[in-house]
Amino acid sequence: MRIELDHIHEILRDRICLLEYRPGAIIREGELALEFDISRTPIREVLQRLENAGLVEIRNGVGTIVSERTLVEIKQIYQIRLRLAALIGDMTPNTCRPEDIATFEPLLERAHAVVKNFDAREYWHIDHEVHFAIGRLIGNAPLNEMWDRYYFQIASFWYQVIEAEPLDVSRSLVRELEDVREAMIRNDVSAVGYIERNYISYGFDRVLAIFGERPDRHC
Amino acid sequence: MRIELDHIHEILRDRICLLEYRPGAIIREGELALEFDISRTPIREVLQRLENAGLVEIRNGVGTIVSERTLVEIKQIYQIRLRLAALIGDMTPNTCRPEDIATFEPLLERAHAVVKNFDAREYWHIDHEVHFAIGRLIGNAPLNEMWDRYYFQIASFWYQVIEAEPLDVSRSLVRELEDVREAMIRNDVSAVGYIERNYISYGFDRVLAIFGERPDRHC
DNA sequence: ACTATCATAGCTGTATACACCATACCAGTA
DNA sequence: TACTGGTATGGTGTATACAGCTATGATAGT
Repeated sequence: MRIELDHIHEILRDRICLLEYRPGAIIREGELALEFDISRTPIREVLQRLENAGLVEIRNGVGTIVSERTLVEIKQIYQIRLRLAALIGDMTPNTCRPEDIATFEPLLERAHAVVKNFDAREYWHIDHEVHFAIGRLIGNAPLNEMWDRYYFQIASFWYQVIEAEPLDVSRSLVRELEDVREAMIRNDVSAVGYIERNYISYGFDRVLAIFGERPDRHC
Repeated sequence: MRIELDHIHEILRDRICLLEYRPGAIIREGELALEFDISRTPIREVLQRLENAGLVEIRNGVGTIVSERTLVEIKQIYQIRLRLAALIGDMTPNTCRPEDIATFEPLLERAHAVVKNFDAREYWHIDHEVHFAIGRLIGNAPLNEMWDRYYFQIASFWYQVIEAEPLDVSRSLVRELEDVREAMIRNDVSAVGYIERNYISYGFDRVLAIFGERPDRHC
């Protein structure tokens, strides 16, 4: 069964996010070519895209290595994400259409289910969809690109936090969904941006608490 | 004579910036392979990188097409660049080392020469070096990436302005260099960021005056 | 005269063989 | 024993043949 390149890209990206490929792990082109029943050439194209996205590093004669990030780099990405979120409302936002808002109902139900019965993978998929739903509100194309880029760069790191504190994190997701939905109903995209800013800040604190020294005030 | 891929990437990028490849023009892999005495495979890798950078679009069965941007897209990029510039000082800036400052002296001389004897290509190279010199002050890696990305996405558009109003633009470059140098001597990276913001704003106005409707107040 | 269809040329996309590079292991030596 | 150098192995990088896609122009039908 042949699948197209974009799909393979998504699959590998999610594997990195979900820590199926751990930072430092080596991915071999040949193995992937075998797995997806395709030659190495298109596999290489996908891996190069992942490299441009900052998720892996291709090393001649060695293989494709999943990026490892220092705490300093993680901090820098968080700091940028905080700023980007605050810009969402300013940069010619799209209006919140009813179908945009409607996507939140099922997500909220699923998030509640995750609180009761924690499932990291399910949490993850909900988080993805929230991310993309908010991306649809961003009318400024470059801002949207960056919003995506740094979300995925930080994803695998955040996933470790999920596993460490599942209950807190999933409760927080429910609140985030409720807050965002409410703001969207009022068609207040700026509010959505600031809500996101605050939840990113929350995530930043969590990361620092687990991996960093002291959770001093950032930004 | 073989040259490495990064170099080919730079060459093609500059050709796009300098309008040697005009927006909408078609680049053929085979021709480039012939020109650089290399097979199509590595050429394809370079073109894919340019596509990820948003400078070209690869279309199956047709070729690689230099991106054409609408005025709306150009505006969006300028709006983002304005915001990014303002962030330079906030995001853990590097200190201005003497050798950083020293790079400005020869640039200033060259800029003065361009005012007297206009040369679009020379203007362009100076602008490049100023851009990278400022990038070296940005301590935040993601911010630096975006700083680069959107500089190049807008470059070919800006080049048209250079050709339209060479004297004004090159005088402005001299002032920009003087202002930035002064701020760097004071080790005030925030000031450098805001100076850049203002010159980007100046460029934005120029673009709107030539291509847009009315130069209304942005941001 | 105009339209729709099809053949064709020329491009990109893919498969594959081979060259090159990095690493680990092992033998030889001080 | 510690260290150096050669070599085997297994990976990525490149060249190339071929498959598949797209735009174009010729041609036949209306």
